[in-house]
Amino acid sequence: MATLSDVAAEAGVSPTAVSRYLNNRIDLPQATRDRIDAAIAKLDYRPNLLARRLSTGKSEAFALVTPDIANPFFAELAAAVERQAHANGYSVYITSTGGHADAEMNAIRRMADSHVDGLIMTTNRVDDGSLANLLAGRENVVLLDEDIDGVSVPRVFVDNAEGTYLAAKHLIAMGHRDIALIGGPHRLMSVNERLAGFTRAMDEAGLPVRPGWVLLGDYTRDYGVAAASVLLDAVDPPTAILACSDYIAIGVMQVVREHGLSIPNDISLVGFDDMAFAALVDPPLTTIRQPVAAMGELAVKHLLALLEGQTPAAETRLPVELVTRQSVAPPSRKALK
Amino acid sequence: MATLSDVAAEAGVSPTAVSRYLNNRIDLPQATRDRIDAAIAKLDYRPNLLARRLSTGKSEAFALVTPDIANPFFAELAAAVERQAHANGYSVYITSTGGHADAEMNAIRRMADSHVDGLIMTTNRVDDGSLANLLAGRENVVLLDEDIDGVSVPRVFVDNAEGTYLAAKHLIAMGHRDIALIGGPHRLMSVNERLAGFTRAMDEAGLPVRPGWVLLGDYTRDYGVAAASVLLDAVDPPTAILACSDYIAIGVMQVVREHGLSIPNDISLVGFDDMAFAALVDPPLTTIRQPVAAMGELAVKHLLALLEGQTPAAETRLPVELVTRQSVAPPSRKALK
DNA sequence: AATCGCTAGTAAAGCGCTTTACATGTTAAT
DNA sequence: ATTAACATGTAAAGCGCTTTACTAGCGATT
Repeated sequence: MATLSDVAAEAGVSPTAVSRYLNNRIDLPQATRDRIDAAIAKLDYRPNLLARRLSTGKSEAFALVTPDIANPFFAELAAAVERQAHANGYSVYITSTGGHADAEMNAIRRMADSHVDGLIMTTNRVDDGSLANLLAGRENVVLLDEDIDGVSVPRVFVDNAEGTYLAAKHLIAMGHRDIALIGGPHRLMSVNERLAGFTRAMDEAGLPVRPGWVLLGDYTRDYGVAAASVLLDAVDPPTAILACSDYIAIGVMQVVREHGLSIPNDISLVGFDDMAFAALVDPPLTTIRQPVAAMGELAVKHLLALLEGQTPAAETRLPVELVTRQSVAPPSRKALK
Repeated sequence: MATLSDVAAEAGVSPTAVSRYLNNRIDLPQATRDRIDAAIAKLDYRPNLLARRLSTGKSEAFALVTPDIANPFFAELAAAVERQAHANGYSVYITSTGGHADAEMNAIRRMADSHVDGLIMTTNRVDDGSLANLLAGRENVVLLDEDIDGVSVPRVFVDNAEGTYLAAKHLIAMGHRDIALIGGPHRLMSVNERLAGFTRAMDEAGLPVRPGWVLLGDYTRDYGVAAASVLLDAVDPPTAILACSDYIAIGVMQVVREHGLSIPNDISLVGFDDMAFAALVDPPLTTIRQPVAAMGELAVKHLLALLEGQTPAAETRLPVELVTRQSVAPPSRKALK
């Protein structure tokens, strides 16, 4: 690989001149410019980014740490982040952590060691303080999708409470009174909020939130299966289930089918996320759409703002929306007693 | 950030000693080691990877360039690559290109400029030679999933022909004779091969491959819609469709439903890929499973082998398998005439 | 004639690390 | 007593770039 000095020698100037020319920090006469350009072309010179980064302390790159890139939600988030970053001349380095604490810490450290200009952090765990600690001293961090307690950096979230509120209102409007909620991990911000939105809708309708019908565990299909089994094996199952993720909803669907019941005739179901598959399952899933692309974009914008020394909003809530498909119907006469 | 010299000063030794100690290139007495360890802990020292990489010329990182990280197929591939790379102490930098030629070239160049140790390349286009050109001089490259003509690096593919062969055999065994194939972009390796496998199965069964029933376009849902419309609007539609990707299959499903027909009663359908949603759609999709995790792992292993100066197999074909679900049934009596 | 200001650059230090080659003091062998 | 070998390090160069501070030469001004 040709180096800057090679180019300089070839063009008969000093490396300084070439460097400054390439970075638009000097005005050179046309003849000199031509010689440098010719040298670059001849030697097929490309600047060594490592060296440049070491020298300038800037990398023109962001890190995105994410629990699981194979999860379409995070994959789409990643795609949005990348798109927006590229549009602004930044690369992004994606790491997935498997949602494991050590891996998250390692990823953050490793990214810091590589001296990226900023970090977009997504997690799906509730932190025991170690993450908060690690993030505490750092600049140019933004939190996306899920909170980490005690970290005071710009945060970009979705209006979780509004989502479940809309979903529950929809179920109630269809005539349901016996509504269960299946949520993610206890104490996770999004879970708290989604529970709160659900509770508010129920309260407003004068409906009770039965403790046995609030099941908190994981945003996974497996947990959907487990929770739905509990609900459907009870003597008086709910007529509707509000699943706090589409993955949970899929699990619920499976159990409902295994019980010889049908959605939406016997049980109504609302999901959360509006993942690509939500429209494809049987029946197509009514769900709450998260503005994934907007989330990713905004996170990048905040990072860019931080780099410019600005102070973006401490917390932004992006709006969600109810997407009506075919997994919700009025409760069956039998269920209405 | 503390530097190596800071640590050295704190420990009362030379930077050389610290560096060599950290890299296990020197035997120091316990007392000295303790002093260095203490200094590192006290200053919270972490080596600057940029500097290390610039100095050693090694980055302990791979690049993975991929058309679209939001596509679950590539996302899972990426996850597998990452897992395997991490297990061997390597980071991986993922870039998605949107399947656009310029973006692919830029990504490759950019990664090269960042001096990664190796590159895993996936594409979904047929190359006009520019990619091949760009890749020609480079070492430590492996091609994954799809070929690029004229690039002589280790390649890891799936047994595409075997996949469609199995799928077609399955349909034929169920009694179908009128089978159409919807494939990806003309001239893409996987498309050629999948068509070949299909043709072989049909030939072996003495069945004709009707030109009007081989539709090549894109591996997307949209193309599935377009192609299925053509097939179903014809006077004598096929009784079975072999979709060369699950995305295509989804599009087919939609069109079949819109025509008031049912899968598998009126039309049988086989997909290709076995994406996560294949089991979730209605009806669950019979499809060809690609060993995505194995593909990612093998690509990394090949890269590691290259780095060790070994010469991995020029081309590896990973086996596919037929996953039988509920989108295939014998042709209806009517269709059998 | 001396000074100023401009053009067209350059020398050298530094980013933080690795690595080669060498140095010093001590112990063991002859 | 001398030498060799070993233990315990260190000095300095180099990775490829950027950046600060400087300079040589020239024409214009006073």
